[in-house]
Amino acid sequence: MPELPEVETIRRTLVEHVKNSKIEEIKLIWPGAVCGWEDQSFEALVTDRRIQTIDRRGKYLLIRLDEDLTLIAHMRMTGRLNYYPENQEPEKHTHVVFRLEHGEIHFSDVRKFGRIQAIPTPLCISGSSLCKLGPEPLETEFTSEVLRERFGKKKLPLKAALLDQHVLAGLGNIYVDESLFRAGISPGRGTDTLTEAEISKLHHAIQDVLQAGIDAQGTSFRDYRDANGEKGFFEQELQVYGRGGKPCKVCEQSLERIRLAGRTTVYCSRCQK
DNA sequence: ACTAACCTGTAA
DNA sequence: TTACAGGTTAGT
Repeated sequence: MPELPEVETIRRTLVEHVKNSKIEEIKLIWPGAVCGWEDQSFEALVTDRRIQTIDRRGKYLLIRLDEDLTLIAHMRMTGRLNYYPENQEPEKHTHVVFRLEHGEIHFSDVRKFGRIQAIPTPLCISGSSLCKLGPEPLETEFTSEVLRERFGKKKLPLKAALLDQHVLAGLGNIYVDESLFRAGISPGRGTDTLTEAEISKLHHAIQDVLQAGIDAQGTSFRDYRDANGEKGFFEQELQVYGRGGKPCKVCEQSLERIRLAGRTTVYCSRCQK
């Protein structure tokens, strides 16, 4: 489900409820959803620690606990983190319940792809999946030059390169297609074929569309909900994702729907060159 | 660089 | 019944 704008929205809606709250109890309904550190169980590591704050890196949520422990959470396709102010009966696909001083966090995931890992905070930088991630697209250090640098000497279709989290962190199938449409560039173009002007346009489009996604609290095309169970409303602003065969909102030509880098890809062959 | 695998649900 | 789904990884 969630790409950068959705994860950022979950972060914002969750942190306001749980900041400075102590985790009093963990209920592991499906233990496969979590992993601990070395020989310590997840419950032992996490119980009785206070949530300091929640950060985000790409599509990862970083729940910062006392004494330098971080919970690295990834929702994959259908994961959710829900906050409830009162005790709540777990739903069918809830795998972990964090009982707090006030309220509960429920981690649920229909497809069981999502994971929460407990790891000492210093190891997040060197010893976790985070360490190989590309730059954060909304930070000021991410410039057009950095994007060109990240493409490097690779000769990949843009679609594949932009989906690669090592190139740039946070884009997924929705926001790659939307970025390329807004930049007017075809998803099959090779990373080595772009002019400086096109890279600049793409860089701008990526930042623009991600910010717009956050402003709209994400895209609830199917399952996505924030920590309060609310939908985002960016779906109405989607130009191409999920609109294969429908008319382009700019030129009215029927949108192409192809398979590229193993993913369904929608674009306008007239607006995108 | 592509495919299968991980899972379940929904729609065609 | 089959295809497909917002992601990532480990295999060819």
